[in-house]
Amino acid sequence: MLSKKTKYGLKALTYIAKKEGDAPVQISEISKSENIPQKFLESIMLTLRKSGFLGSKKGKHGGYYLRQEPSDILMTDVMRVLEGPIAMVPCVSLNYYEKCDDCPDEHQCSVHKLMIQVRDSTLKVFRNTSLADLSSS
Amino acid sequence: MLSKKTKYGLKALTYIAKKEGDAPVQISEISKSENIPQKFLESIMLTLRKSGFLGSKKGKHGGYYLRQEPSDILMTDVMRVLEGPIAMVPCVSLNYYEKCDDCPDEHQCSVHKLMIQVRDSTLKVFRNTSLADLSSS
DNA sequence: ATTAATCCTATCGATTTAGTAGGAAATACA
DNA sequence: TGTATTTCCTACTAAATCGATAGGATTAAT
Repeated sequence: MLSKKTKYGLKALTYIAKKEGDAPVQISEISKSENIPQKFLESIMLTLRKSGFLGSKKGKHGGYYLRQEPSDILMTDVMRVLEGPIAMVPCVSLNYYEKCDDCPDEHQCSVHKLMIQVRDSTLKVFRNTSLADLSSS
Repeated sequence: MLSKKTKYGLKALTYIAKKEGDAPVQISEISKSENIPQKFLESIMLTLRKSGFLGSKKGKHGGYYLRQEPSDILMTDVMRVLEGPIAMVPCVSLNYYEKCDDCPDEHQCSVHKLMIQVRDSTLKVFRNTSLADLSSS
């Protein structure tokens, strides 16, 4: 399941990308427009800023803005920050690899092979999709 | 994340498929061979039996056996039973569709579009993989 | 009878999820 | 200078889910 955090985060990024202005966008505006609990969104925006996707400005007329072109923001990166590893099991994760407790040899594990396929097909989608794609339409 | 339940369930099915005999396979045997807690596996086998993948025989020399040929057991079906919906959001689920609270119009939702792509690519893998594929090698 | 197996219900501790609360710090503007 | 507005930060919490475990009932073979 996709977490609400990720879903809200993606919607917020899309909202900002669609605006296409220089002026920072406020949490309150996004929250109202996208039906996202404001306080929850606040913490999500913080995550997105700390991971480099967003810049922020405090105080009156402050808010958040994109730090890269939407076409340069790939879903692989956004998903990893918001949702965590793309792989469904740590033993096939490219970025967060971990051995399974129960597997003596993962190359003989049937689940392993299946999950590599799932990982690769999902990765293909995320690598081929940028924020620009999400916000166009 | 793939749940342990699903992982163990897949391993157990693979184990039984590899045996290729008529004799039922016992939980204790699978549990030892695959390093799965026996009591936990017990409840998983029950699920797999109730959903029709496995048949069982009680008492001495009892155990579990496949009710279909491995090549007829598709990952789409196994995954749905063990892990639940394949889609990452209910609003793109083929079998468990549900509208999102926050979306006025899902056809304009950027997350929706992305998740349809992920669902389709994952589905493609699961539809193309049977238990026979998992157990060969 | 005894043993060996599945069947069934209930419970439990840990973790994760989806928030909420409350205030500090910075900024714009009158 | 003061006030309103915004992000920033830490901590907390209720509910759900996960990964089991416990204990016994039922069924079948020998």
